[in-house]
Amino acid sequence: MSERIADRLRDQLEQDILTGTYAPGDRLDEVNLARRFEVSRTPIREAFQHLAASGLVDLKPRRGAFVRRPSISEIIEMFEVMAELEGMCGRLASRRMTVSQTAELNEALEACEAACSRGELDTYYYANERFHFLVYSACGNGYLCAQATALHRRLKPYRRLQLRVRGRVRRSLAEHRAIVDAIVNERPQEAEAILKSHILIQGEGFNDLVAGLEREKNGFAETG
Amino acid sequence: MSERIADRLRDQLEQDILTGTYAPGDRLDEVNLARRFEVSRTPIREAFQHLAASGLVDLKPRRGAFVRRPSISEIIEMFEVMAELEGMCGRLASRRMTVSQTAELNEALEACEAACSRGELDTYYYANERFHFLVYSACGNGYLCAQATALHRRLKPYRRLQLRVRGRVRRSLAEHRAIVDAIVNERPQEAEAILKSHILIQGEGFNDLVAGLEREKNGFAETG
DNA sequence: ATCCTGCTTCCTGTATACAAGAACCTTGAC
DNA sequence: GTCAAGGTTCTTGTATACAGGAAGCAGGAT
Repeated sequence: MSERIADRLRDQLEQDILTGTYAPGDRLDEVNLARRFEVSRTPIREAFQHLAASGLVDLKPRRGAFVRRPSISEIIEMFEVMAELEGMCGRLASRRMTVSQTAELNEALEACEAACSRGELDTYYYANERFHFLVYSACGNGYLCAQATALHRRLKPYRRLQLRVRGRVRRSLAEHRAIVDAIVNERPQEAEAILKSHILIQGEGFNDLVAGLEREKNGFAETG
Repeated sequence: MSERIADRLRDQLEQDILTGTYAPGDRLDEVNLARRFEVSRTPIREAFQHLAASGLVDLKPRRGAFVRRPSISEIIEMFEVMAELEGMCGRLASRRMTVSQTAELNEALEACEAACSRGELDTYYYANERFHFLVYSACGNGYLCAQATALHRRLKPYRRLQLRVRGRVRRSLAEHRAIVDAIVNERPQEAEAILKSHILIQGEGFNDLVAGLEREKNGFAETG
């Protein structure tokens, strides 16, 4: 309850940016936000610093805070790094995973399967997220886990688009099964390779993503 | 000249922490620093936020800012990630590097060789740094380049210790030659593998690093 | 003697005040 | 009518004021 105001604001603003309440390019007005949250500008500014650190806003000196609009190529670059980190997590996890973590991973996989068979896209989305976070934390490298988790969060809004692609969920699920198989049977190279391509969404999947992004961008432009 | 005070403070404090002026575990007193820099607490606190974001200080609520003392296992974890990122940079660079970047890399390699043959450790250190930064920027992925550069900077104080190990410079140089060879002759897998192990300093080199860290830690304790 | 408790003091977190720079509007000139 | 220059207003960056929690110390109880 004694949580700092600035921390609460950071979480709230992050949420608002990721969900699109504030669109890319928008300027975040300190005074307006201070009024809206009924606090002074000080914690608002502090929250801005955090958001800038995680790359969500651009802090232009004497100009203010602007919601960042990563270019498509930037997003692709981030996915490329995400693929490498995920692959690394999988490789390490297949060597270092504990018994209880294996059980959790299987549980998460089953949750994915259940959501898929029921056709519940949102449920699948969260089960999928849990699955990946489990792989991160199973890698046995706290720093890597933190980095992977942060980047995953950063890519959240774009990752969502992937699932809208026809047949993506079913293919994603099949890959999850292969990943678990490789990890629990200690085939690190294979776990790494599958996770990498799982993220990279090569071929047509990738183009679908780009197309989705363009559509999203236009949508933003209309509302903005 | 119209640089923000907070930015200047951040750079200064970062310098002071990395060079050991403030030792790990030290508490950074807002009021003292404000007096020392002849500014108010506001920009000091802003600088703290930045330092916390880059992992240099720990911001404990209602307690203050403390210089982080990464545990040895944390440092090892960071090196493990660094190795992966460097390997990725090399792999991508071997496919994407431009002609002018190749020339620059060869130049940097020659600078390393010159420094090594003259036995100038400090010169080698900087030539080595330039070499690695060139690989990062040659990877063609701006996000990756930024992440690798940031982590490299973060590991700077520990990386320095590696070079003190007997014979490390000569071996490092040989690896550099092999890296350039693999990159310019477009053997991405090889470039990745060599760079990875180049960072990981396997075997005895690794133990030497840990020993050096322990010595450094004790040194800090004595001065503090 | 040691530990607990309450007080005091100090420091952080937040609010507010102030100064300087940027944007915008108006007005005048071409 | 358009463009530029100057001033006005608004916003950010920094300083200061204030409030609440944390650490340290003293005094009493066991």
